[in-house]
Amino acid sequence: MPNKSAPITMDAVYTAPGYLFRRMQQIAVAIFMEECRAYDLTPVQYAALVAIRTHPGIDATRLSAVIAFDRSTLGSVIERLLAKQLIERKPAAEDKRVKLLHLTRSGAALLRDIMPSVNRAQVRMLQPLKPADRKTLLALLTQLVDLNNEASRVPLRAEDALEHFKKSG
Amino acid sequence: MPNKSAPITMDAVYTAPGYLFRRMQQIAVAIFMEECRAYDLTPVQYAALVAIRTHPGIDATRLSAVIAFDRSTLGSVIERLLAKQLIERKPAAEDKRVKLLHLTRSGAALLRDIMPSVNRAQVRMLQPLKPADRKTLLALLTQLVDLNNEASRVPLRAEDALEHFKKSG
DNA sequence: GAATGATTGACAGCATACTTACAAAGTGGA
DNA sequence: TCCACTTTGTAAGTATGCTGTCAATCATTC
Repeated sequence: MPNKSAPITMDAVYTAPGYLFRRMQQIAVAIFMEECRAYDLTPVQYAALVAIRTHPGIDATRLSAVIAFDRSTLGSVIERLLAKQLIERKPAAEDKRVKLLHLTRSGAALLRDIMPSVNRAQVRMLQPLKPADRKTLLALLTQLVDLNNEASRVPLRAEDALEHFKKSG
Repeated sequence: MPNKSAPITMDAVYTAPGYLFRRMQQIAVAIFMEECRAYDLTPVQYAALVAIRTHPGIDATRLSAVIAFDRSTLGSVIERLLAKQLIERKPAAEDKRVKLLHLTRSGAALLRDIMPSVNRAQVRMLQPLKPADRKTLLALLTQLVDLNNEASRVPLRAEDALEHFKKSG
């Protein structure tokens, strides 16, 4: 006989890819924050620091493209990194609009120190899966993110797209 | 010779599971919003509506457990759904603290109407993958989210955990 | 070299997503 | 019954993540 008290289930939500992606992101952030608590750094702030270390003297707009991060939001992220004195911002000589970003000494040190915690967090996220499954999941996700790049509002423009930014082209 | 101008790459970010999860969530939301633009409904609001339809008369705290959604955040989500007159909130007779949630007629209608768009969005998210790979990814993600449930700040407490909420226990 | 259009950073506004704190209301035990 | 504890909703505060708009600046084109 039909169960009248619960004719509809939550399956439409629980089995939807979108729900699983949101949930996984939620879990990933929680694990990152737990492992990196001592450093008071968020996942996004970490990504920004790595990008600035990789591209010293990058400006905010290009930085947003390198970490696929909205330009508006990035403003406040940069402000927080400035307030914590992990980066510094200097006006560019050639273009009065842009402000160039560099790691401070303490920013570079923090980035070095936090790496073990970050790595632990990344390992923990996939820990419950069998090693072979971890590889499979990462491969499929990498592929999917890449193929869906243009679908996002802030497509990733990796290093290739920054050639004109490099003076030593 | 070593490339002194870019000694460090972004690989530490791009290949990290956490980055891929964030990116995929970003893409999933963008696709959802694009497909559902006509209905002015966010992914979270959609999930909340489905949960309220599945559990008529649920309260905010239990709702947050059913969709693994932070209790504080849920407050503002409910307010927006109330403002759009998609749900209504009535004080419970037995417990003066709780407020029971129900879909309005227009909320139920919206939920019916939006389903095709939601389904299109879910399909689009995985579209770039081969059909077999879609199944594999979904299976692994489901498994991982389930096994990592307790790692998140707001673990999912699905229907099973709501037995005491049902009067017809 | 002046008009035009694009780029850059800043800001306002909306919507998650989390933390802590708190008051009101309920529950159980001494 | 009174007290401790919990539960519920709410609020304040921080941090993404997006939409717009805007002024200043630069690059281009005529």
